Amino acid sequence: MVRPREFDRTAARNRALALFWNKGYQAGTLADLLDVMDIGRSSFYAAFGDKRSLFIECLDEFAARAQALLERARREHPPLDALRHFFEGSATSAQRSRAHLGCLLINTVSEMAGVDDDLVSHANAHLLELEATFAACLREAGCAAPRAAELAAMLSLVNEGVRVSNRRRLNAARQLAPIRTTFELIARELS
Amino acid sequence: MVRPREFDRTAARNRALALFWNKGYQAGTLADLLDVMDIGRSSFYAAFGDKRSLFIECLDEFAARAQALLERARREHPPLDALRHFFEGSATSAQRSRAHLGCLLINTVSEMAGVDDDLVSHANAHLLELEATFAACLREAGCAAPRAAELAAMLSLVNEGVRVSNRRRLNAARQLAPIRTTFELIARELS
DNA sequence: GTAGTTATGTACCGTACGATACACAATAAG
DNA sequence: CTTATTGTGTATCGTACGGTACATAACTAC
Repeated sequence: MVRPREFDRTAARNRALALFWNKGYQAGTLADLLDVMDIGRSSFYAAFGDKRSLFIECLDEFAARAQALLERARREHPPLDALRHFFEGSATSAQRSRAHLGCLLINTVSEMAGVDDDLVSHANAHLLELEATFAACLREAGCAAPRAAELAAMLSLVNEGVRVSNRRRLNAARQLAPIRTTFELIARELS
Repeated sequence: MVRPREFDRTAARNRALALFWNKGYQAGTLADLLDVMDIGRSSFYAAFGDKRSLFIECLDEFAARAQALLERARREHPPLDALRHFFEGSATSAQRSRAHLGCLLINTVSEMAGVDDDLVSHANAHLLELEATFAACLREAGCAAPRAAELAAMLSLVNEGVRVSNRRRLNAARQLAPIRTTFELIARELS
């Protein structure tokens, strides 16, 4: 097996993810990708197939990261606090890094609906998985299954709003306030 | 003054608006535009300058329509009901027409952030104007000014969530439920 | 060393983009 | 009818896109 000097595939993909997260699918051109990934065209096509396949990989990676963040919070906090931390984290980390990237999945829905609906339903599927985890947390917090589904849908909507507000560069307070009030409501209902 | 057969400028612009609303700025190519507007290239550039200028016109028109819808609701209903009708209308009309377009301003924020920030801040300004009208409604409903601003920000966030859910083709109930609960909360606070 | 294999660098391809140039058609004035 | 004026149709431009072909470089096995 011959192995000339290789690049780190996942590191390159992660840098591609950062680019797509910032500029979206269409505006993240191949030249941009090769630049941030610091690889040549041949390596790119050999390793990732094409731009669209790489983008799907990035969607999957993004979703996996979000799920991992939430799972980690679940291990460290009681279920409802875990959810709140997850939501607040999306607002505060964005503020801290001064990046205003929103959520790649939500950005993709907004950008690609009506253009590439397969990409949209792919992103949508990940959003639904995340919502299922929200519901699982709520059930673990003592919420009956049907109500947990309703509240999880509500949380998804708040998430969408927060992420768009984030991309609008609105200040952190505006993002945090609705998160807090939503969780106050849920906590009151469950007590 | 010589006037060869002319096309209806605003009608053409409105058809362009429909295209941008569906496919976004980048994917709405000039060929698409000329097709739906049913005009030639020369007429296009003579009447609208270029694609970007036309898009800004469409943003302005979209914002004007939204404001007009809200103002009309204000004339026909007490202030809080007017707001609720405006929000519910954005969900139900989208459902009725089977179009899943979301909100052009919000779509633009998601699509163009990191690509054309001037376009984003233009869209953002219109969203803030709309929010200011929300606040005006709330004050008219008896809300103190500072609290009205807070609640208007909350409504903006719900609006963002609803519009994204709409573009995700989620069912109407999911869009309507959070609207109702939000307005129940506001109504309870004001009573 | 040499041969063989595999990843990389780069020239190139066809296409589609937004925009312009310019000839033509349609009207009004004389 | 002629001329002037102005909007429209179309050929064309330069550029940038995503993707491919192919030569080159790096390494192992021998």
